[in-house]
Amino acid sequence: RSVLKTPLKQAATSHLVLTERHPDCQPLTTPPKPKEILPADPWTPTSNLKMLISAASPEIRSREQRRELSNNTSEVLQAKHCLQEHLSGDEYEKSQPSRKEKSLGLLCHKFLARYPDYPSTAENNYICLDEVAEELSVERRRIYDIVNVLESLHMVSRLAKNRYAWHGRHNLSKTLQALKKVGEENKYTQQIQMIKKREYEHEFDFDGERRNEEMARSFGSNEHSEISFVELPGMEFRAASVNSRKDKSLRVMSQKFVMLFLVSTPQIVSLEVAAKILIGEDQLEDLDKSKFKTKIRRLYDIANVLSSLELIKKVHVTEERGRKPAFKWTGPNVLPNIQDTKLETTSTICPPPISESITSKEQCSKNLFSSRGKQNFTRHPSLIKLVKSIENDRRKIQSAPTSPVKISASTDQNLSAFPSKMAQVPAIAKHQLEEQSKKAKEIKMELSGSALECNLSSPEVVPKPEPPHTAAPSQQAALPQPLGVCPPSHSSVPPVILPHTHSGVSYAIYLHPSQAHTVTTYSPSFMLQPLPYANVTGIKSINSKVLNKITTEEGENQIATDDPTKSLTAKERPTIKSETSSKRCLKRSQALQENNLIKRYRSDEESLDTSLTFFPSGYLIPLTQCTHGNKAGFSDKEKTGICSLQHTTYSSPIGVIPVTAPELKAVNIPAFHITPLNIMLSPTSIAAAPVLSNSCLNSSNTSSVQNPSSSVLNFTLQHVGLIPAGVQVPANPVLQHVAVSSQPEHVSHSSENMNVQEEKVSKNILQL
DNA sequence: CCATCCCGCCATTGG
DNA sequence: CCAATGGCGGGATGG
Repeated sequence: RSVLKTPLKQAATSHLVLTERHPDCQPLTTPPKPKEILPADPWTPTSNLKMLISAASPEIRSREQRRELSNNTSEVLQAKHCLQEHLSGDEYEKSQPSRKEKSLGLLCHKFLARYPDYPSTAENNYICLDEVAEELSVERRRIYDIVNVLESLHMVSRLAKNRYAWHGRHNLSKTLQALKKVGEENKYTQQIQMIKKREYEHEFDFDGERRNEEMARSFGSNEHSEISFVELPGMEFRAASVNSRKDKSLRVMSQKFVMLFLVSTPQIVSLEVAAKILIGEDQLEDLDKSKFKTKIRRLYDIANVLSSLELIKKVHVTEERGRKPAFKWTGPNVLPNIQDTKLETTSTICPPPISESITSKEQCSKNLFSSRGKQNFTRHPSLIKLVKSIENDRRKIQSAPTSPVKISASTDQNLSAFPSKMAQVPAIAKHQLEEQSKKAKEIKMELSGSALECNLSSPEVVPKPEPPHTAAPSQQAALPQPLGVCPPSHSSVPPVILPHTHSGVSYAIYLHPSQAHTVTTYSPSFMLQPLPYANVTGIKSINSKVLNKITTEEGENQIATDDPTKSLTAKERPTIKSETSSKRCLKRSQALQENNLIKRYRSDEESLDTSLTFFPSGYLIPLTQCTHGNKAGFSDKEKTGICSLQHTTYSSPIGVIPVTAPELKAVNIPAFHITPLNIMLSPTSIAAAPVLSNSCLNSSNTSSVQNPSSSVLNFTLQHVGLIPAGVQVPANPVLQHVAVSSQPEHVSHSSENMNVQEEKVSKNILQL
């Protein structure tokens, strides 16, 4: 049967391709066509689709265009070549499909091309796997791969047997927020750190093995509760039937993978690290060759899909040891979900937001205090997790660790979910931006170079050669710097992260019992953790830049030097020069008023004092929480958390407590966050809020998505004059501008407050 | 040689 | 019980 199938398939495929290709190829072969713009632009994988689907909405079309321009060209190029040859040869049996043409990435593009990024609720948005498989002429198995990762992002949800519902990117920002949160709670940052550290330790060889094991045992392995599947409030589990299979690896793996990006500062994750972490958070360090290999294979699958979604892109991390494949997050940066007013209508029990600022603030403080005083564990997710794990532990004690137990406990928190509307905008805009970036590469390069010099370190990615000793001192030194240096921009994200607990995103985590045993290790682990990390951090910051550089395949550059410290630069760098400039213009004009705010904000961030003043020790986390895995938060810690992922030790009233970044964020941020918010938000935001909500009656999601874009447009228009012409405008200038203005980075720079305001303003405008 | 990752066997699921 | 799902890893492929 396979025989039959194959031929058919090929025929179909080649068919399409050929038709398409002819035209494109010509240009390629012939210099004339390819303008400077897209030197390589060959036919894109999507091109076929485009044509076929051309009927689709403009949105889709534009997206396609963008895509075409920007990326994935490289992959396809090859394919093209093959085809070309064949063509010339004859119509014989044109090319054998060539592996590339069958790649999951391409397939995924095709798949995605069939549905709009932001489907309207009215549409049919149903996906029939059979049909899709057939239409795309692929085996079903492949479709599952795609759908699974899409499902992990809640871009689709299973309805029934052959049925899936398409949600597009509506839930994306919420999902990412939730994932980020979970990732933080799981101390992924630390785990990454650990692995890296271990890695370099190996270099010394000595008996790294032994030591590693110890380490692992002491804290690394402590990994506790395994994450199972993160769900969003709105869409828990559709078909009851579907539910059971909730925790399957690809889905979960995909989520975890994404979490790694969201949690790490450079937002670059190497395959190796990802695999290690994803593998066994339990039994690590048993270099199970085959297992590792398999994991990597899966990761490639996932990465392909994520790449198609333009959430990540492949890069290489170069260390002294050589280059390693890695992926860089190119998706929307997850903003800290701020309490947004209009919440999603989504199910959860979210208290109606009265005045956002006030409400959120109160909640935050309430949580903190209450938990402290009362042991209101329930509130804090991590606590819940702990409890769960313990329970599981008991249950499981006897069961063999390996045996997968089906019993999963789920934790559910009811929190309000917010759609950060703005968040979505950036996402949208981002893609657009990406395109531009290519052109600007060169420029970029220059920038990056300079930027590099400015910032020194790129801590994150690679561990430095230096032994721990150095680390200690360096770390301390490092700390201060990051704080000062680290600008709000990039790092702002973290802060934003804010109060998980009350944060809008609600999610449910299903724990895997098998991992329960880990609990035991828990306490010890946290005690130990701080020290090692600190070392790492310090070292890194110093040498990191030298040590690693990241390169894009195209050789774009080393865009990402990872360093938390110079978040600002880092941010800017990636963006294209033109973008930047335009962006700035926009900012200025748009945000004149905001400027003050921004400044303040920044100053706050930079100068601890401010923040400190606001919330001194008051925000310490209660012991209970500490138990969970971390310690108290402090005034400074915010910064720390923001600037450096690593952990540091802080002194608290209680004594010296080791803090992990994630924790800090959770704790501190709220406070931090809150203060500014109140001040800034109240006026405008509140007033505006009602209006907005009304407009969005139908579906918050939909509205949120669309509104922003349109608002952005308006904005753009207004500022068109301001925007520098440097940027090339392919098809529609407007869009581009929009992209620029709405850029995530931009958003991130500004304080949340600002964002909110902006949004509102824009919305108002839109509303007429 | 090695990084990727296609392919499809075959165990699970769920209906 | 059978079809739908989806682990998993051999081995092909392109650089």
